[in-house]
Amino acid sequence: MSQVRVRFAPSPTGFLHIGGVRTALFNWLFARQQNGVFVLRIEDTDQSRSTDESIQAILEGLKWVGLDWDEGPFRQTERMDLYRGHAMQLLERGQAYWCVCKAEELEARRKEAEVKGLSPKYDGRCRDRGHTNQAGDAALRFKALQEGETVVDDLIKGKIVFDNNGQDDLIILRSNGYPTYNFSVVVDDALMNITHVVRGDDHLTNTPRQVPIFQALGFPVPQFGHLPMILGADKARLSKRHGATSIMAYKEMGYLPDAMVNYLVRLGWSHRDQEIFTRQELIEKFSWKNVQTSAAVFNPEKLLWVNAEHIKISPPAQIAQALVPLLEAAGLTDEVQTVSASWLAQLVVLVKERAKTLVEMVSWVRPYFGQAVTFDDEAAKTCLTPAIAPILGKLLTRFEALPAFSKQQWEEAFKQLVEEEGVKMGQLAQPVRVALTGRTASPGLFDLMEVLGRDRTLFRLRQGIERASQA
RNA sequence: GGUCCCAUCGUCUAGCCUGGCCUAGGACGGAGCCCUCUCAAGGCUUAAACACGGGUUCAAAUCCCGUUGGGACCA
Repeated sequence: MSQVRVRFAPSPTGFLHIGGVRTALFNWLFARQQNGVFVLRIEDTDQSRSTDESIQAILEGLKWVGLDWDEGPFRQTERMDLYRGHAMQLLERGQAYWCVCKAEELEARRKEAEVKGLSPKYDGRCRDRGHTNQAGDAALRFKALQEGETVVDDLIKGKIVFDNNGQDDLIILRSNGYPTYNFSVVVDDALMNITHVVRGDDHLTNTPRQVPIFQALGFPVPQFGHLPMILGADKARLSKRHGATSIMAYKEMGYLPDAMVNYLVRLGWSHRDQEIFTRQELIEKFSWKNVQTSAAVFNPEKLLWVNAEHIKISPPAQIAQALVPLLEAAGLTDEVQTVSASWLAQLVVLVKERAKTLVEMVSWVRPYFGQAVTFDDEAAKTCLTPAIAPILGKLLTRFEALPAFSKQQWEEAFKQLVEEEGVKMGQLAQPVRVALTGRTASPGLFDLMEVLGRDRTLFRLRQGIERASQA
């Protein structure tokens, strides 16, 4: 068995979108599982639409989701000679011919055929005329097979039979000397020794056009696999209209690469009832057999849930690391520098059950930086009342009497006071929570005291008492 | 128009190949309850689907044919 070689071949005509990432992902998973090679090829022959910024965006996106490639990126515009050379080979062997039909003529004949109820394909007028390209404005057409069948045994869809009779004599070199999509793809896939061509469903009908070209060129035909499309909530193909479709937009929104990968693979692939997978698990468990044949609707809510699950299972230190740039962007640059990595990881543990994204996590984590607390006015108003100030004072005294912070001891002291005062737990807990975090919602009181440390806990308690007395 | 693909809860899906274990399972989201110092998380319960019609068979979500509906490509 020869080594598996797969590729991802995007056109650089915009950012890297969700659908592209998923196509890349299936290829990458298969390559990693089979110890194969993942090739990145940029299909930039359409120069009017291709941009360097797009190429950068694609590379950036792939890097962010962690889909590393082994070869490339190759650019088709740097391989023009190869396409032309192979086109000439076909011409020499009589498997291609120059066509001098003009665009307007073709259009007219196509319309005529349509009116007569015939198929609008090229009528083969130049097929056996032996034209040359003297004027330099002829297009080169491939002599398509006219009888028999082209059978594609798709990795995902199974056996598909196409009647060669319906195939057109495709242009492989335009009159401007540029190769067409179907031709450059074949030459590249062949020359790069791609063993498995896995791409979107939209290329399924390109396959019977490409297979005869492989054969005419004398190359082995690779295996094909066609992935179902991703649709928006309206069941239309995913596009800009559906909001965030650039993969980098998800980075901005605080999604984890592992969560994106998990969600995107599960959208069209399954392993019984399992929902959450680590990257390594996906590599091990992936198989074409379990890839879905029908299109799937992209569901942001489930993605959010998957992200939350990954925040829970990822190593806290790793989350902390990913969080740092976001904290800096939120204006906490100085504060972040003064804390240790292990404290940051401890902080992540404190809030990771609550944050579904890193962006949410930033807001959860904010109150734990700095000495003083910033009160939410509404929270302070309802919880830090003059009536509670004396009890908070007693609590402060008892805490101060304890030399070092100990979760059990402080909790004991707290509960004892609650009992003595004859109040409910919540009646004291909420004011303390607001004093310590400035908000009414937070992790467990004693857990957050631990992260805050003795000094800051006492400091903020005093601050809270002050605020309560003034109210 | 031609060719091809697809069809299970609102959504992602299991089951389909190798018919019976399916009074169709799981997950997201929804509803309700529990837990609880708040918010989450978690636990439990619940509503919700085999597109339709024919066949084959003792038996069909599962096999076959057709219909309908979606989609892709070609232009």
